[in-house]
Amino acid sequence: MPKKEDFAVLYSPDVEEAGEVVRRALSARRVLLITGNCWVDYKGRASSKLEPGERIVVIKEDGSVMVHRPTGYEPVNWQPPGCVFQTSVDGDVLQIRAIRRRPSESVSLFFDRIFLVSAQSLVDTGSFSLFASEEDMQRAIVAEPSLLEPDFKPITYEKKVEPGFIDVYGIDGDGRFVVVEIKRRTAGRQAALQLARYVDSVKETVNREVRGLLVAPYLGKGVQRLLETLKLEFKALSPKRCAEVLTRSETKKLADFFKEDGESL
Amino acid sequence: MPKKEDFAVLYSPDVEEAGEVVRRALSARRVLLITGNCWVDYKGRASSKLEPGERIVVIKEDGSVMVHRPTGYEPVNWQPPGCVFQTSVDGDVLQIRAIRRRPSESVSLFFDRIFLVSAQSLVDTGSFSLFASEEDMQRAIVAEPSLLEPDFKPITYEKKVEPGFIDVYGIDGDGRFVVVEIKRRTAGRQAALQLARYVDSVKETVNREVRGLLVAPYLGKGVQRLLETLKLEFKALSPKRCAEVLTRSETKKLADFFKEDGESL
DNA sequence: GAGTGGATTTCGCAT
DNA sequence: ATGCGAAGTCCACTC
Repeated sequence: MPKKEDFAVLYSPDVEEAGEVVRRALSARRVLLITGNCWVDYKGRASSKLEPGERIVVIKEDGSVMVHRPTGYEPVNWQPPGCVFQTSVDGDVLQIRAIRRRPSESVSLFFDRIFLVSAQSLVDTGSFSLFASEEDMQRAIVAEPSLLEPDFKPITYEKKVEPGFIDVYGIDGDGRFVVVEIKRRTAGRQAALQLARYVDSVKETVNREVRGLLVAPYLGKGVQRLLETLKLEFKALSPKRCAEVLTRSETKKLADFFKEDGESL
Repeated sequence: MPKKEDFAVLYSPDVEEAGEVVRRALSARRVLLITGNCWVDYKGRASSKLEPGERIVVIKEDGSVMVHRPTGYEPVNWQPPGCVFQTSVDGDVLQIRAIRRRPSESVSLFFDRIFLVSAQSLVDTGSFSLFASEEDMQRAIVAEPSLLEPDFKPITYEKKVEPGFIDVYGIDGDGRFVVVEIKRRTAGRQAALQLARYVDSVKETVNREVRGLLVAPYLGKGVQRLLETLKLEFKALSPKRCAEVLTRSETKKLADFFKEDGESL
């Protein structure tokens, strides 16, 4: 339970009272929740104007700001972490200005009615883990190359070539180089074209056959034909499958570790 | 001021009480704010696990969900609009499950302590306008082609060619075709390569000289050289300048409108 | 419904 | 600092 001095809630305060809570919360780096009638001006990389309406404003202890309408996943206005704030009460209007440098931009919030204002100190040390990202797929392929084909041997990953980075680079059972491009969801034209550029780039530097292998759970509509045109290949592989392999692989590694059988990679 | 029955706030309720507020708010499609100690499981396109900590949860009337840690712009877990909810109290734990189809995924929230729960009906009809997006730049160039060069004449915009869409397509003072690629911020390699593909694509269909013009506020580090290699050109143009031009243009349009001098485009 | 590309993208990582 | 690509991206739009 939060201590009394760490916790403030007011309903239907006048803007003066709300302003005090806001000011104290900002200087004490507490999380602020405000609901009320507000309008917003933004100037910076672009400009925007939000006409009055009832919204939710969240200001976090790291100086990030979100203005949420009653619907929609995304905030209508926001500011990333690192803002400095100016708070003022002008007549019946509470103004909160959030400013950041680099890029230079500011969001100004104006409230004429406030339903709820709350300041809290939240303690959050819990860890967050995400499974089945593209990076997981990459790691799974390096850990278990047979996911792609029987005799595939990875050489490097994140190999730098002119247009960018090759996800995984290896050699197949017949000694041909293989450029692997990984997508964690349906692979579109762009993925195929990107892979084509990588393959071309590698072909210019080595004097050996180079295959391009697109790895993704599915192919987009016209992409099959595009792959044929570009002489590229496709291997279906889902992030989920990779996550399973990784789990087994990690488990195995752990087992190996405890057997003191520490072979690396 | 919201009516009494549209507004509920409890601090430090037990999970039973909180559960009731949550249940009622979800069925009445109200906006829910919850702060407390919680943990989260997500399964769907990927999987994630968030260990216990003190967080802010926002559930909107359209069935979107955001779980915010005390820092960071982005929610650590979320669900886009359209979820259906299951609420239950199991011992001392309040569980809220948000499920959506297509893609099939679910987020499960578990609370064992609740600091604040609030349900509100928010009315928000205010309009939102954004200025100087990439689309604005496109419109500005079409409205005022001299932004690019004196005798440029736009022919079409969003012209479909094989790799995608050409932002603006026109003809210059010497009768050469011009393919224009617009970026609202520093243009990188990818923009240059994309433009190159478009130019190639157009060259295959017309029997005339084709120029490629990259329009952006700045060029990325190696991009100047890449442009030279690819025989492409660059024109510096800021979103801000476009916004100004647009404003003038809109103003002019308005003036024209009132003069009943309705020339289109 | 799938495909495509933008975003005040944000975020993280590498140079 | 800048650059580059991923993201459970989300979102709007076209086909």
